[in-house]
Amino acid sequence: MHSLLDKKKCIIQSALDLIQEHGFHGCPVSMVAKNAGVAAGTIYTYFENKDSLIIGIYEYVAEEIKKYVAERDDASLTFKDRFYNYWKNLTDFYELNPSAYGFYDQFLNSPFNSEEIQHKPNAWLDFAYAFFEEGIKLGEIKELNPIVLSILVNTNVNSIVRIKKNFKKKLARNNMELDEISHLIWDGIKT
Amino acid sequence: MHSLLDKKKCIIQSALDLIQEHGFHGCPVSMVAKNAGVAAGTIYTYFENKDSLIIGIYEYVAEEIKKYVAERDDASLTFKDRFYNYWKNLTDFYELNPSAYGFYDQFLNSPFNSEEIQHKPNAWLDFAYAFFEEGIKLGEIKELNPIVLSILVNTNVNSIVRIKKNFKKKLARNNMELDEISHLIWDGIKT
DNA sequence: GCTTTGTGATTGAACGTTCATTCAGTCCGA
DNA sequence: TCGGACTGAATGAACGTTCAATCACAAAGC
Repeated sequence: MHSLLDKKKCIIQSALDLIQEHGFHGCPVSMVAKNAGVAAGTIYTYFENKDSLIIGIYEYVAEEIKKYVAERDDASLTFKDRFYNYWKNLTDFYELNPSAYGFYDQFLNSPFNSEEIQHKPNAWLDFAYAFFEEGIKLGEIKELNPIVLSILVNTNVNSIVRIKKNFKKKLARNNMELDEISHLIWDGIKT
Repeated sequence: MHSLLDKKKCIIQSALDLIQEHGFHGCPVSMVAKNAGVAAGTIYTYFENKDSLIIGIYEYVAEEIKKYVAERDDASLTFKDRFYNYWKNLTDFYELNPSAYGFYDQFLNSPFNSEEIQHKPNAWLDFAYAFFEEGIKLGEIKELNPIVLSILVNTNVNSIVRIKKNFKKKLARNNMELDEISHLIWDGIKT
């Protein structure tokens, strides 16, 4: 029971690292297996095929993001503070888990992210949706569609993390500019 | 001379359509060739290999976006109007050229978009950079790094186009919400 | 306590397919 | 007649997937 879940996680983690470095197609099943310390065939005990391995990773990552952000949310704060917290936690998560970030960012814009996947319930998106819906109910943010809001905010966090990653040296001194973006978005959505 | 360029364009266009529909790896060279009405080998007259075909497409798309947006810019307007124009034109371009959009969005987050590519001069990014730099010089937008500004704005346009595409039915009545985003960003960056 | 049997995970070589790339031969315009 | 573009069958490497064999271990039987 226990080691089975461990092994599945191990396979996912191994694929995650390879995909972040080489992209979906720079990571053959054989390499994932080697990296995870199992035989190629073993992967097919846990996943039907390579595609469902990738979907599995996506669901795993979404779950991890949600856990990280949700458990650091504090409903007793003002919604403004909760928003900044959300922003910071999401950023932190990506920076602590670069391979999760690399995977997620690629996945969202890939053809794996089919309509079917998009309309499946998803731990992280559901959380984000509920979060912004609450903000609206509390009367603290504008009555925009919560789906639009969550995509908007998540996209901007993503792109800031990407900027930090790609322009590390050039922007070292003025990361402040990037933090400005969160104020910009908050000012835009608050009532 | 003439038909050579035509053929190259034709190959690029053919690959563009296939990639948008099936992703980078759902488009074998043989299929690109068939779609373009040439033999597989011919592609290697114009591109060294498949990777450089993809880089070639990227450069082509960047050039097309720049052309579209640049030739509709009007320096005699207020910078605010120019900003809204920029926003609208970029959105229009993507909607008129869904396969360019599909390709570009995938490419940006793929491992093809290496550090090397990012630091190569690029018609579209250079234009966007110069555009926002001018806004700063005119004192109409905040003194943020123009690179950050252009990535920020382009990312948000991208994600709005994606929302429109994916949630066409659900949001049909209230596309207004999406237009709100441009005001939100403008209010955030203006001085 | 020891052996047998059953179950299901694990292995990795082998298979068949797909695909990028090559190249000998052909075509065509100058 | 020459030179470069073009063709598309051939090549061979890479890869996802399968499966017969092996292993680990627990339950059953003695």
